[in-house]
Amino acid sequence: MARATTRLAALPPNRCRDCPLRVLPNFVDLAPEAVAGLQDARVSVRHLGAGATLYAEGDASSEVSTLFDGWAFRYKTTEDGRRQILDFAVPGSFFGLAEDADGNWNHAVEALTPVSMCILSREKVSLLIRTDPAIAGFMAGIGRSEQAILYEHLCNIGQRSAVDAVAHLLLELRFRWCAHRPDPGDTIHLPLGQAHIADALGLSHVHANRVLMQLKRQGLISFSHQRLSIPDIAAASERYGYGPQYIVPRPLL
Amino acid sequence: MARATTRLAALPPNRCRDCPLRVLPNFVDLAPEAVAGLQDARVSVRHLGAGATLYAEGDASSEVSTLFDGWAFRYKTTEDGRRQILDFAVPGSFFGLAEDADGNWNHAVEALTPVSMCILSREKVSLLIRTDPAIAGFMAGIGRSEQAILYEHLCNIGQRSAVDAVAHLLLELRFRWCAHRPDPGDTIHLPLGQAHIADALGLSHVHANRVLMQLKRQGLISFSHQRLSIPDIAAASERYGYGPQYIVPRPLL
DNA sequence: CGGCCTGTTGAGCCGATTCAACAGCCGTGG
DNA sequence: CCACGGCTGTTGAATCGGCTCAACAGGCCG
Repeated sequence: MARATTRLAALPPNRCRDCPLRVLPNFVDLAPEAVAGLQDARVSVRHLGAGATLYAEGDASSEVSTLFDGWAFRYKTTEDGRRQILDFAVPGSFFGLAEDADGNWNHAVEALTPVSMCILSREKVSLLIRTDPAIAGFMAGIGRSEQAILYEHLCNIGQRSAVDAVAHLLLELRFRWCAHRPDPGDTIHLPLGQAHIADALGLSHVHANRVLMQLKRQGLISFSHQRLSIPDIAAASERYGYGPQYIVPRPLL
Repeated sequence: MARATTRLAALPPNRCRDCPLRVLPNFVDLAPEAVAGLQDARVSVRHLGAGATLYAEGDASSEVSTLFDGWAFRYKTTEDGRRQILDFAVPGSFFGLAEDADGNWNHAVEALTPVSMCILSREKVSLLIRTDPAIAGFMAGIGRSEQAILYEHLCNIGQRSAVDAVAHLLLELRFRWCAHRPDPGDTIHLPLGQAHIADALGLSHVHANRVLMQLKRQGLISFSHQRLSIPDIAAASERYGYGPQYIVPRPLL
């Protein structure tokens, strides 16, 4: 299923302490000693093409990892084969707090672009959690920041109209993506298809298309050919009732 | 809004190490030294009636707490005044990993029955997280177990039909409630109204009613007058595609 | 007794779905 | 080189699940 890598994802440095993500403002940073512990737990770097499965539902859970570059998404498949996208992952996202009762992955992760990941030994990270309060506290903080986003997704799917929900999702993704780079202006590259938006919000892909057309007609948000354009973010947030307060600075493992 | 307390919730013991929850099988337990640290962070016990607001959205976040007895639920209110129930809380549930960008509560919590809570100093717990890996690891574990439940709720709302979603929710609540007591037989007391089910699943309360009637007619699950009856859990799980693997033993703070 | 809250039922409507056809793009293979 | 199939996106038509509005029943409390 993994297509050939057309564009290479950036490679992380060999030493965690040189990680360029670590200095970005939306990440809470880790004490140098804790970074050294992490470095020790680090196993390898992995590079996968767009469409690749990073983790499958039910996989044995022998490693954890951090997304260094690229986009991915988490999803679950229901009994009848439908797909619910749970969240989108951006650089800095952590994969590993997701074991079910049998110790396996409770959801799957798939790459949207070529990605590079820093792989860590689950065993060593578990040990760090038990011995290094900085690391353990980070895990808690990661859980907390992801939870806030999940809460918002629940509101999106449960309570909002399809138009508002799509607008919220696109605004959220813009905020989260731009949190770790200088303001890129009106338009960003957002490597999703309409089917991803549909599956994230519980809509049919046909209806997701109609909603996107409607948003474009309303003039505040347009998304096509993987280009998300929001010329006036304040106006769009106002119009669709969006507020980004729930996005908190995340610990970067 | 808080009605008078008609039935008293049970009171926790003065010493955390004597906590009767701590010995129940679905809780991961804490080392005695860590329990001693918790004891030190403990401020008081609070007792509230059914309908009381434990925490309001936007409240300053100066304490954290554990639900010792009773039922409660977490919710968010959307811009247009609708309510999304995020999760239900049972004894052992933790309140406190929910700060928004301003450090305030990002959701509200309301009691369904009389409740008693063990209140802890946020400051002291934060310190414990930074110094005691056992406590910090517990926080991470709490986040992880709650996240698994949220994932399932997303699937419920996003992908499943109303009938399946209600069935899943009721089965989940039965599993979670019965995880910490001896098997109570076919019928349990579930202190929800139909409006709670509706708001948890993004349904109108009229439709929630019709779905409950339909479930009763199908003969496997019935819920009325706060009595949930599932005579044959295996058959109901099979019929509605439910599996409880995502419910993992939770750390009890 | 009357008010209020929860639950129940009917009627009509609307948002979203399904099914279907088609257009454009891209990569593959003849 | 063009022909083809596959994938994503677009649009129309018909259908349906769930919503809104509305009326009413029962229980509980003042």
